[in-house]
Amino acid sequence: MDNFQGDLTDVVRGIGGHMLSPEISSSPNILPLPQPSPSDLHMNPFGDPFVSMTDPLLQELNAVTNSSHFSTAENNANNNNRFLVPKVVLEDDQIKSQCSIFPRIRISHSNIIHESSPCNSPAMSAHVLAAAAAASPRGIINANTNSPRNCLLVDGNTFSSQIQISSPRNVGLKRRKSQAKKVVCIPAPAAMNSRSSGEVVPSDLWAWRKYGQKPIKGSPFPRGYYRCSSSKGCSARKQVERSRADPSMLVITYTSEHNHPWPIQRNALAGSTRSCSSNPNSSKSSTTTASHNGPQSNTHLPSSASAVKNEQTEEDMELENVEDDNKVAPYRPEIHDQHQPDDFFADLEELELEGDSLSMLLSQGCAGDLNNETIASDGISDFFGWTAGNNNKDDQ
DNA sequence: CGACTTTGACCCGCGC
DNA sequence: GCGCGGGTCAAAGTCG
Repeated sequence: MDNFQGDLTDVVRGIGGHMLSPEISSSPNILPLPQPSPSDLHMNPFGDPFVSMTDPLLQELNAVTNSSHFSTAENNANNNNRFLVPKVVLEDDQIKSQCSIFPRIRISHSNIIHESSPCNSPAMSAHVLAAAAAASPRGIINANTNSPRNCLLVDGNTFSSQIQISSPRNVGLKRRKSQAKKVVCIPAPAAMNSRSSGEVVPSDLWAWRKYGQKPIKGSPFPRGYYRCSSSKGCSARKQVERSRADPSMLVITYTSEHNHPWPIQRNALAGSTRSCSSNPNSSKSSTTTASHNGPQSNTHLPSSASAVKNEQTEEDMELENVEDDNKVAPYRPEIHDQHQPDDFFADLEELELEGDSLSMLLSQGCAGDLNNETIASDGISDFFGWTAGNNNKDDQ
């Protein structure tokens, strides 16, 4: 059995001790999760992964679930959109948690997390949302923002709106049935991220290497197959495809577990430097890894506000002038990876101010029905670090 | 040179 | 057992 590391499965695991109900724990699709230790829950997200194997996202989520700013809410089972009350509700397992960082997260009885108010930590909130969604017994997270200010902008990308994560049990995947899977549906910034194949490839903190692509019956969009390249022996995989129901949505399916610690430094990841050529439209440029793993990259979250803002300005301009040409809001390792979370948050706030217009442009409603099986997230796309096509656009 | 993407072929699970 | 469709492999080519 693989070591539990990373991705949404990690999220589940990390939260598992707090959130997973017996029902979930016993699910054949979800591996039993060890109870996280207190140190795991509170360590620096970028602390020594060997000290704590907990995924930073999980830690954030754990922080959320333990924060005093949240309290159990009632009557939320049917709310699909906004919750103005800064509380987190985990009804299925009667978990009452609080978070000072993500005062708007809510997990409903149906396992839907709603986000409706400005968050001090956009990026991390998205992390948390995703994590929470993954951890949610039925795996649904829905984070909505109805205000431009709620559009979280990170590194030129919108980080807002809706997140839905489905649990493995709802996934239609039949093969490799013994594998735990998590499905995430996020808005695909097609105009920004489309590759030559039309595929949009989000990235996360792990390094991923594409090993295949297949046309999927019934869908005009191909499915890309990625495996973790952070460690040779890692069995973690993910599939990326556009939703056939809503091409603007990107469906990411995470499979298996990382068997290695959460990468501290991006440049330590295998093969992460393949980034786009000077031509942002280059079909060769790509993906998840590349975006994070520039030569200078470290793994830390973004915090260089000025740099980000500059980038955003460029992005904004480009967005206005270019559509559907493989443009991608680049993940900028030099920006994302150099700073401490605190700085990151502060910078993000600045970022938000400057990024409102872009956020408006980029934010997409995922309001469409996702059958409670997928995750819709504007913001998470940023979190995952959209990279396809132009992750190194700044190289131009 | 190493790591990446692309892509056709092969493998495997499932339904008929 | 066969066919379909999804998932993986691996060679070839690209890029920094």
